[in-house]
Amino acid sequence: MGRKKLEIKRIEDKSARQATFTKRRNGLLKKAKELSVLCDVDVGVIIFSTRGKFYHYCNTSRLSDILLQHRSHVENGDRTIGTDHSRVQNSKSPGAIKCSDLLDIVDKKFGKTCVEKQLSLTELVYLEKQLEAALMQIRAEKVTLIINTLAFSSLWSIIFRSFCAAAAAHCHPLNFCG
Amino acid sequence: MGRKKLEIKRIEDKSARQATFTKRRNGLLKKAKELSVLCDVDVGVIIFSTRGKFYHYCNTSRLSDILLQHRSHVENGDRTIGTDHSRVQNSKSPGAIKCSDLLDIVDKKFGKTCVEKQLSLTELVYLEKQLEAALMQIRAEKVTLIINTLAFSSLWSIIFRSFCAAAAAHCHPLNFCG
DNA sequence: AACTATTTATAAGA
DNA sequence: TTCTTATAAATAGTT
Repeated sequence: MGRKKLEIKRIEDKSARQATFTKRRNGLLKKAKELSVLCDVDVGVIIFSTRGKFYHYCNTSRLSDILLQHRSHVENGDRTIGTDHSRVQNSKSPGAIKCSDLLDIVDKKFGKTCVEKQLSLTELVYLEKQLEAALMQIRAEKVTLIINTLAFSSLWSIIFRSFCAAAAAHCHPLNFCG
Repeated sequence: MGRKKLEIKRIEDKSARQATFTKRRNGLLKKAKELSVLCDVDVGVIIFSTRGKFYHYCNTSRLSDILLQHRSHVENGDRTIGTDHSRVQNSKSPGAIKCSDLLDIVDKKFGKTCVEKQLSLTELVYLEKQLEAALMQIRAEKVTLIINTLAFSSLWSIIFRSFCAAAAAHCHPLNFCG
């Protein structure tokens, strides 16, 4: 769907790959949403970029509520867990630095000019703070991944329960579900 | 993308909804696969139809080595963790069921004949074992995600150390690395 | 971040 | 249902 037909294999050019990733990621998430709305079905999409950034769509609000709630919980150092998740998502607090932002900074500082360029004390302290913030975000993301995986394993328990329900019609349920 | 512009809201006509579901489901899974190949990222898609039928796509090949190693580690009650992962990968041991295999079985049992078909005790016990194996796999995957995330956070410590090394050339290192 | 030539997906119809 | 086709939508390469 573009100027030329694109062969479906890894795009070797880094910037082209990044551009395509952004476009197609948005496209995939949009299509997931449309499918769930049009056909009234449950859809979940998860995408991990190579930098470890995590994108997802999930139309079962329960799961995303838990995810967002937990993330804000970690970011704010506990206590007030509000229900207004959009506010948390859009906040521009100093601690809410994105990994991608940080990586851009690292790229700029340690890109091709790594050897020549000297860092000032101010720059170092600034970067140190950003690294600390990033570490917090990484830890929060780790917890998110764990929660996500637990949610997936509870998906299996849903399937398992449906087996049990089917079995209950013909066999003693305790044999399978007890 | 059709004869008319379609408003994104639940399609009320049942057969039209089913037709759209089939087309868009295939489209979404195709696009997920393309994204993962073109951009070399990990993508997962899960879809539950209203009938409870389950469709999915997931490219976890990069993690499969670690997963299989971990699983064999758990299965064999520890000790010899070989480095020949390909051997483990190709083994046909009873516990080495793939998620996709299991899902095929689930599809066959609970597809369109969900209501009519009765499951025998033997079938149920067999499926129960397979579900247990799948649960083990899911748990192993959880551990992998944790490991993966920890690896990512130690990546930051490497970056941080490289900052320190750069700083050491001009400033007292203890100010930044102590 | 926008643009636009093309390809791709798909809504409706056969 | 499966195939066809007109049209909408996505997006590759470009700026």
